[in-house]
Amino acid sequence: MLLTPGWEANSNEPQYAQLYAYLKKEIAEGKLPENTRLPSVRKLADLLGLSTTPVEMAYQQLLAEGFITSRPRSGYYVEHLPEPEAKPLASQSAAAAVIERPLLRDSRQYEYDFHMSRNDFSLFPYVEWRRLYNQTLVLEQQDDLFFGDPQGEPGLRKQIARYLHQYRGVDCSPNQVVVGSDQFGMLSLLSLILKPEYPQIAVENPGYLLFARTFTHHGFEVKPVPLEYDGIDIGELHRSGARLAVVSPSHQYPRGMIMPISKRLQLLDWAKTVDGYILEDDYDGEFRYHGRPIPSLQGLLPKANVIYMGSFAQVVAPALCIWYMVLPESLLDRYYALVSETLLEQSASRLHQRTLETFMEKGLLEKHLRKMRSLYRKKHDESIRAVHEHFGDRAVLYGKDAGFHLLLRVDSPYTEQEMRELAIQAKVRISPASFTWIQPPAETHKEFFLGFAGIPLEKIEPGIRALAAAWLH
Amino acid sequence: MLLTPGWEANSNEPQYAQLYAYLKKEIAEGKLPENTRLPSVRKLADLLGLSTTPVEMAYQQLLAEGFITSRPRSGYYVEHLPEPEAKPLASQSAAAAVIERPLLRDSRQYEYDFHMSRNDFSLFPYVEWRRLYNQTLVLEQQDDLFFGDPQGEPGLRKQIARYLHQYRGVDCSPNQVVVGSDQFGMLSLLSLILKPEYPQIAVENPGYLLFARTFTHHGFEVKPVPLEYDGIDIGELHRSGARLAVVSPSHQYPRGMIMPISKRLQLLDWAKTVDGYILEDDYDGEFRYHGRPIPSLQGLLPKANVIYMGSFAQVVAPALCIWYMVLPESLLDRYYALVSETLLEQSASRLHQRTLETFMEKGLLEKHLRKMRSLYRKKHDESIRAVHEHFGDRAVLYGKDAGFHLLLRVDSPYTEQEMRELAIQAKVRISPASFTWIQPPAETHKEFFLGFAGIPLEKIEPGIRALAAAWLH
DNA sequence: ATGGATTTGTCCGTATGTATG
DNA sequence: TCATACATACGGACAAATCCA
Repeated sequence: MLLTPGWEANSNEPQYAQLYAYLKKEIAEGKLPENTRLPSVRKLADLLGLSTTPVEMAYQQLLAEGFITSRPRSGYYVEHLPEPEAKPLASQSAAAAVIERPLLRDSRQYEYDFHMSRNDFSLFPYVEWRRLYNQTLVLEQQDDLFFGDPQGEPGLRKQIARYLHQYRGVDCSPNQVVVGSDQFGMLSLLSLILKPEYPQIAVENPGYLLFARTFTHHGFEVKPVPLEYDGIDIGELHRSGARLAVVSPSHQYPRGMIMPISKRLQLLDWAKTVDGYILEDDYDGEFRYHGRPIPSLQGLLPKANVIYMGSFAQVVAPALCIWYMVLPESLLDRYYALVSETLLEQSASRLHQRTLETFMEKGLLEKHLRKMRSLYRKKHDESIRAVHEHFGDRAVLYGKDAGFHLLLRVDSPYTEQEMRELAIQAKVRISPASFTWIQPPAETHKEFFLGFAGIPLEKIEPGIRALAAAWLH
Repeated sequence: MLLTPGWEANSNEPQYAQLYAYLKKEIAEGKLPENTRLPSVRKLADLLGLSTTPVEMAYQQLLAEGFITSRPRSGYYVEHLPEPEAKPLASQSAAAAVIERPLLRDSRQYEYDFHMSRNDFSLFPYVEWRRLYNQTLVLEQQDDLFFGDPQGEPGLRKQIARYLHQYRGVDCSPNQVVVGSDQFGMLSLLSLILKPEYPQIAVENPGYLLFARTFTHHGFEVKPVPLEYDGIDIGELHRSGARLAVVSPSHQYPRGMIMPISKRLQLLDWAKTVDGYILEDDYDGEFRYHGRPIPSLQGLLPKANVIYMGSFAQVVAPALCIWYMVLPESLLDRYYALVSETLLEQSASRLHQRTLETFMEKGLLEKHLRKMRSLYRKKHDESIRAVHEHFGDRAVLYGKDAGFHLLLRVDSPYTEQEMRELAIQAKVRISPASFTWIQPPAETHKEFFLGFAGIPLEKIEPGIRALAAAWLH
């Protein structure tokens, strides 16, 4: 059996490995049937002109994987394999059939990119961040390479609590802050905590689809609640029967309205009444361009039934993958129970957490935030100016003075689909807002997201001019 | 009303902010009731000895937050606030009641730390990693700061596919590889994909509790299936009725057995028969100390119904937070559907992904892995030697030759609880294995995890000597 | 049936070429 | 450049199983 030529030739592979592979194949293909006794180590070594070691190593490996058994001082015997000939073992070099993944990101080349959630990284503090990261990753602090606090680094949570208090009026202690790497993960956590007691959740319609979709997938019954001019319809919210609600009070997505204080109090009152919770989505709360930031809903009343959620994606960079939420004290017990039951580990890199902590501690975040706000304000103002100049009274803008996009309602003779194609022809990247409806109304307007954060300042005016030329007639 | 003294004194706060805060407080406390007309901008500015600008800014801010409304050419009027006196607004400096979190990590000081899943970072390639990270984070590659591919960076996925093929015998293309930041997140993803069709899941008993617990929380019915001497009981698996199973074939957790090839084939056959999936947990597959690594179950047969899961936590460091799984092609459609429906973003830092990609590309991972394997082998061998020396025939070791821990079964006159306390008194950190039972059997042995990876080599022998002295009599 | 010779798995010390630092 | 470490391969030693006169 073993004198098959050719297996000794390629000498870059060690002998024992070649012998192992050969025997494995013979057994798998049934050429060496069950209970066959293999030649003894010495015999085979002699036969092959080798020492016993490589033969022994090959046998040991087959033994570890269960192809053969050893009866000491008797011999090695082939094990029983179920249905050997029906199932050839996979060749190591089998070429996997290539399945093409669907196109998830639009990678076409545009001259003017008004995509709604792009960032401008020209002002990113590269030097400082590299320096702080390098200071974090040193031999003397080996522990930072290990698993950290599942809730997030204590020092970072302290900084976040301080920052949120100062910039967003959030009222919390560091042990209410939970750090994570992404929104999906945090929502999964929340789902596991809340689902048993709160199987329904109300969302704004129109609103950020991620919430509706993610909670649906987690088994919640999602109740779309219509917006009024000043935010979610509290009456409808009561009638929905839900005891959970996701809202974006500081700058509603997508329509950009600020929820007035009276409605905020009604909303908090609703949560108390139904003994439920509000999930406050504060994705762009720091970015308000005229006047001070709108303080968060969370800090409006003490012990409010609010879960506050935010991230450093916009303030620093998405690639850090650091998100946070602030849990009300009434949910902490359930959170800790989940952590210990599921052996949950922190998902945001400890190195980045520690780097960010120092970054904040040294006041660099405030400094960077000021620069970014100023840059985005310029782009915001220029966008509005350019729309007025080129669209005149053929367009209305919603959601001004904050965030990273404007909502542009256009009076155009074309359909939305036609407008999309015309924009592409004009090399302008811009998304319609129609997809933000969970339940579309009978009549929709032609509305588009004009994202101004990612596009260079000097391209705003020509981009909008190109859009107006394409759409108006 | 406005001549309240004291509000002008502290001049580090801008005037408009002071005015805004003062008016907000007055309104919230009901001292300025609904529909009260505020003084006009000019009047108030005169009264306070200010220009109109700060007054107007304060009014604009109150307006934006909905405390007041503007009637053009008439004046600003206080809005209706529900139940004002019943709910005082939260003081900005309210001291939140401090809820103590439960002690999740044992932080006592031990002389000998045999905790099962610690790492040794003395050989971490600090210099190389810093260098590669710094090369990744540069102005010229701004895009790396933005959101990346939700599935993981294509370059990294390519490297992972290559690496898994070479080191673990995994047979896949890069588009079957899904990157994530943590195990919980990946399991959440899988749960959403699989739960509708596969509401039950079988787990090894004893086994890694994380799986049982996490899937239970995600609404699965978890079926514990007993182990045989060579791995999960296939007959019981059939009888469980489940069509999903989590197994660790290369090095079972916690008992360390290697699933032999015949059982592997039976297991794959089971998956085909019930048209289900095996989740292969390969948490330490790279670390085999004598002989070659055991190839993965995933690559044993072409197109096997196996989801393979691994991470860089052990090979590089947990703090990177980079995990991966390899999906069978039959699940790719469902995965992509979920990604686009829930607007899923990648949770592992793009900067770390890119750094790791280069790290692998340059062959540094292989190099580092060799070093780590060698280091851990020394500790592994020394642990076995020391146990033989100090325990003699009073202890048996399971799960040798691989991974990061040994299972130590001790013949001791003490109960498990007494042994735990004796270990602590001897300044030894060691965990019992009893908690790995999902359903504990009638009779359990006194078994402990002897984690050897994290403890310094020279502390192994004295640590085990101390243990033997404490436990034996 | 038996005792000695042989065969066998297993263990161990050593040598060599290559890669590493 | 040189010293070291490592994977691989070699040959021998031991004791138990097997075989045979």
